[in-house]
Amino acid sequence: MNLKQLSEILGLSQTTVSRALNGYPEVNEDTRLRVQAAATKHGYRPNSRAKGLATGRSMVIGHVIPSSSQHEMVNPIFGDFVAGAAKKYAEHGYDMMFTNADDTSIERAYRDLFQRGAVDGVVLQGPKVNEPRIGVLSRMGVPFIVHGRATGVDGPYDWIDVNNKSSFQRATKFLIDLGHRRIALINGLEDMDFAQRRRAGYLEALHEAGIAPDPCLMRSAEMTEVYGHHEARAMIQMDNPPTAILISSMISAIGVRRALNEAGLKMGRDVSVIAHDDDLSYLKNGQDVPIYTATRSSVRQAGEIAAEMLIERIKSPDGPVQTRLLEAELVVGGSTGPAPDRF
Amino acid sequence: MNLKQLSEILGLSQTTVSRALNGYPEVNEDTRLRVQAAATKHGYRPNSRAKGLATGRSMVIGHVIPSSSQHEMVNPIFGDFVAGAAKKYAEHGYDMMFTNADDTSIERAYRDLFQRGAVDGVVLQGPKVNEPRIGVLSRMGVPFIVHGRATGVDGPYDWIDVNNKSSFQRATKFLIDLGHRRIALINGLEDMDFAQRRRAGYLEALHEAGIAPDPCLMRSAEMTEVYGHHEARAMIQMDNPPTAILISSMISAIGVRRALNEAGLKMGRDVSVIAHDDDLSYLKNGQDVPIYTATRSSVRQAGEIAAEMLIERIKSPDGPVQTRLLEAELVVGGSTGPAPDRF
DNA sequence: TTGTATCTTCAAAGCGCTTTGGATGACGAA
DNA sequence: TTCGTCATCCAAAGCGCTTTGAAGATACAA
Repeated sequence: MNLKQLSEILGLSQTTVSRALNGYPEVNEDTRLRVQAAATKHGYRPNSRAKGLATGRSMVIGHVIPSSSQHEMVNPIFGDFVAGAAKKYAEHGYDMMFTNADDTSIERAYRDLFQRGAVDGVVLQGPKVNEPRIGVLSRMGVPFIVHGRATGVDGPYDWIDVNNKSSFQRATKFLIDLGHRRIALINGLEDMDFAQRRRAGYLEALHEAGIAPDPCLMRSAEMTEVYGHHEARAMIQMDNPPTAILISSMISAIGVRRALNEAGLKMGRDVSVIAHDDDLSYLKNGQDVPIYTATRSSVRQAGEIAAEMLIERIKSPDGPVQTRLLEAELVVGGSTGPAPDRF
Repeated sequence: MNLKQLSEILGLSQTTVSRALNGYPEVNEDTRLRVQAAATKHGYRPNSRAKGLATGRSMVIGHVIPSSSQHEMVNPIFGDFVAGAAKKYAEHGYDMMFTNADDTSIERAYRDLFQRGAVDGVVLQGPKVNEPRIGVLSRMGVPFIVHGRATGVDGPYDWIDVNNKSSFQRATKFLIDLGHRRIALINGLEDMDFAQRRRAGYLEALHEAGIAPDPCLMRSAEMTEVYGHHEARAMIQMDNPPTAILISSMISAIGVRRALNEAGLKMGRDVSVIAHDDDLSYLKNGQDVPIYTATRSSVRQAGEIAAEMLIERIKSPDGPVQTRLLEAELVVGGSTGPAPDRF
């Protein structure tokens, strides 16, 4: 059923039917009701490609999934972020499109998506330090929003981010106040902007307390469970092991706990642990009592906000730059305690 | 840059340029090269909406993300499945579109997606027992593939699934052979088809061994970490606790381990545990030595296969029904051992 | 009665592409 | 010379929608 058929059934022109359905004022209310009834009855859905061609808008927002050859993995926060965004997209009548691209062709994938007219705007996830994609998108004139920020990229762009630095600074200070001096950082890949910021916060807190950072206590990699386990086990076996560990992800924190358990150490007593908690729906940090002391910030909520900001940008391409800095909450759970006296 | 402009630059007709770019034979090779060079130089990308309108195909495949009001969660396997599918879509020139729909409007969302001409086919994830969407899609004539199957739905349809029954039967038998008699099942929501099948496999193995199933040992809910923890803790405290636990998800298995640790029990010695492992990239079951004894089947690979099967279906809508049953591998790790003598 | 304003509807152009059905010219065969 | 055959290329129609510009109908004022 297309517009032409529907208008023939109704004995009206396509113009009138189209206007009736799209809420234009210059159509009689009786006519409008008749048209709407017929549309519902016959299950008419305007063809979105034709509509897009005619209006110049696609009502689709694009995301690019990087499929790196080195580490073929989907970030677990991906699902929650997308779910949050999708909800808002749906509310505003947008669909969401994904394209897969390998590491070498990500820029081209964004350019493609937009220049083909497939999307009205894009979301840029996981920005790296000096992220080149931001410049590319700016120059192209695509409406876009960055989930995160990119140190070293100047020029205005819309972003939403968690205050990674302050939350890790605060978490580190929390451990220092508990008497910890040897505090480890199990961080994400350090070319990722968020990881840089978290490390900066960590270092700053150490600096304020007059503690010299120990490079042996700072690790950086893709934040899997196995990685958390591996690094924690290695650190426990050091001559001068850390009494506290800061971890950039709940997933890796699970690995850390596994390593501690294997070594017969108790979290919160022998070793204190603070994790960053993205508040993933399938991986809540405990129910009533938090398992981990954690810096918490809902990535699903970030997805919702990002979606709304992007839609706003699409509506007014020349509007003021929008930025949004979310503060993570420090949730105190059972994984932290005073530093054990072992000196 | 559109086709018209490009053809004017080249001094050719739109027809010829279009044909040159799309590999039709009736165009001189020299001309084709000239056209291709100009297209690259000017960064010409055919507008996908226009192309779609003209060809009647959208080169997009649709997925629907359910956002239930009760349990607002994204299945963690979602990300990996999608990553696998996206890779194959990209190889075949397809994009992937997501629509969000709440529980009450999922059927309408699928209908919409297709009738609007937004997609050429859809993937149906997480089928329930008697899944009504399958009938809807069949009647609409959309090419689709089901990830999973639906007991109670007859009529042919394409699907790819893991042999849930046989893998859980085998895992249960493995535990029985180790001397376990009280074996618990921490399962997914039982209106989900996969959960039904897993339970069937579990029950059959018990039956074969002449063990009467105990309803107290069978739990069912959304498979979060917290759920695993909660159920395991409750079971441990029973008068006659299980000596082994079968868990439908790695995520919940983490919660189970947490509960065991809290109770001072050692996995594999005091309580044996087998989990189903979807081989998620961020949550591998250990590195060299598996953490858990597990029934393993890569959901990313399932995504890849599903994508290829769907594309095949789109190519030949009247081709034979395709089904694919993957056998899960039983990986033996450190979480299982002989039943403790406590009788 | 005529002119003007308002309401309602319509025909047709246009969005950017593919594809049908020729047109043109070159070339060799009859 | 004339015709058929290729090899190339093109004009124009059509995909299903929105939107411009206009027209018919009605009502009201002059």
